[in-house]
Amino acid sequence: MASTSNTHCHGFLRRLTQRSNLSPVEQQAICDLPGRSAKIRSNEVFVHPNEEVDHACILLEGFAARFDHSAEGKRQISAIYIPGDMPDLQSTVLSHSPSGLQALGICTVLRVPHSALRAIAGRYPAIAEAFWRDCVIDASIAFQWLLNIGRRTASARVAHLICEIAARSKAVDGARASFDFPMTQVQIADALGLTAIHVNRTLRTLRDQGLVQLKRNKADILDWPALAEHADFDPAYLQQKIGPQQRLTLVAGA
Amino acid sequence: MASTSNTHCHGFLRRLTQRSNLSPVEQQAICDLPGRSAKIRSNEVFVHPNEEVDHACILLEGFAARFDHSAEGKRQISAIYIPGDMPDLQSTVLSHSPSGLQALGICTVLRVPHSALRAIAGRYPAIAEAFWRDCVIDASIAFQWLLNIGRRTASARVAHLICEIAARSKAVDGARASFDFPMTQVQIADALGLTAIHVNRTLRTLRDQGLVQLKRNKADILDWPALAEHADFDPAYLQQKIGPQQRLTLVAGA
DNA sequence: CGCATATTTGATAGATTTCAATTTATGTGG
DNA sequence: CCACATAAATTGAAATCTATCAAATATGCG
Repeated sequence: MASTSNTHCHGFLRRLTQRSNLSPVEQQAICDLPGRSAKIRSNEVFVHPNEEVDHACILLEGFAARFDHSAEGKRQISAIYIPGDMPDLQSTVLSHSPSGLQALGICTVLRVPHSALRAIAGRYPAIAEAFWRDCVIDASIAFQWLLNIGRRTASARVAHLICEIAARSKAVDGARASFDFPMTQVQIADALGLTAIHVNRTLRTLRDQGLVQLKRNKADILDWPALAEHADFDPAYLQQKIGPQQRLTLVAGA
Repeated sequence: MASTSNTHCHGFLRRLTQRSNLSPVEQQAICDLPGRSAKIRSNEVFVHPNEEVDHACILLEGFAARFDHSAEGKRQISAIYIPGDMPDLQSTVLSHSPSGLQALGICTVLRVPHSALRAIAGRYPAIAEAFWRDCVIDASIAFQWLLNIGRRTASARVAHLICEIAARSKAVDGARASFDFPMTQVQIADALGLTAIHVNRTLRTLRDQGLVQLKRNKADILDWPALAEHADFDPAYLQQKIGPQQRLTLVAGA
């Protein structure tokens, strides 16, 4: 269960190094992270709300979602995770999370013990900082979702969600884009505070407008500039660029 | 500008030690944090959206809010901060935040240089961890807000916001509670994805139901159990209890 | 006292939900 | 490869909540 990780951690390492500068040694430490992989069925809950966990998950394949339930049983999805993400990295410092995690389609995760994460975070301050920063970016996305759900129309909300996943998937290249998007309309509705019926109608409108088309677990963006404009989408909050010189360590000169 | 901090940091230290176990030395390091205090006028923006900052703020007095704007100029408040909070602690690892910060009433903040925060985080892993954890709890609150805005009625949303501030202010003691709540109806609306008019009508209903009453920058909770029930409020996400033995350090045995 | 801000009220329009039903995909076993 | 079962997508009509527009009243502050 040790060194298959070189393959497994690749996506996660890429996510980290997108925003944090890590030395080769530190990168190796990430790759050497132990863990057991598991296949999750569609819609299966793999971290229950309020469950206490001793490990965190790296998402290797498929999409997952953070979710909560209201007393009336209504579901709200509060984050979408794509391969390479670590949906519950935050459990490393807060093992008791009110939200749960579930698979959106079929997905596979690598369960990494907290002890291992804490060990490398303690040994390499730059890794601790990278983990911290990653959690902060997750929060930043949540704040943008609040703007999306609180203040935008249904149509803009749907468009914005698609834009975000496109950008995070690095799928945009020119005016068109096509990428994995294995969310059902019910799941999209739960992510956007809408009903599935309304999402359905909204999606048809977006298609009729020549902006975007969803089919069979794929999204086809037909006109990226127009869609981004319609969605009021500004990718800055995703923090996907990092200046090469801004290697930051907790101890300024160490 | 150095050691007035013993007083200034008191609230912040209390917030940290509520969720993280810090040794006396570490606590002293927090109290020794340098900083300049500043008075902020009502509604003044003290951290602009997308501004790059070299310091973070401890909120000493008054309420502040994190906010964003949509392209149409609509405002969404995505977090409320009360005295003792550090609204932009996350800027220590991500100096470029898409959200802005503004005062809700008059407030005073202590601006602490990132360099000082990074220095003590580097020197004391337990402090780095406490900072990380604090950011994670902020995110946890944001996730609950998504549930609130996405899936609850206007009335439950308003009630939930009031419950949250009551709990964070440690104001609840029995069935009744009274505490500072310097938010206007416009601000409440912006925090909940509603219009001020609707908030006004909702507040009147809540008052008529004998649940809660807002007046002159104060909130009076008339029937806490009923209000919490109506709001579907469960304080678990605020993580305000910590077991005495769960002192966690990044390096397991260090 | 008077201005600026905040709250309150009324009437109307509109977006979204709810309820009910149908059609279309998708996957699995025979 | 087809039939079946299940999940997902689609459509329609009516109900409801919330927003919008417009105006009046309170409240706080200098």
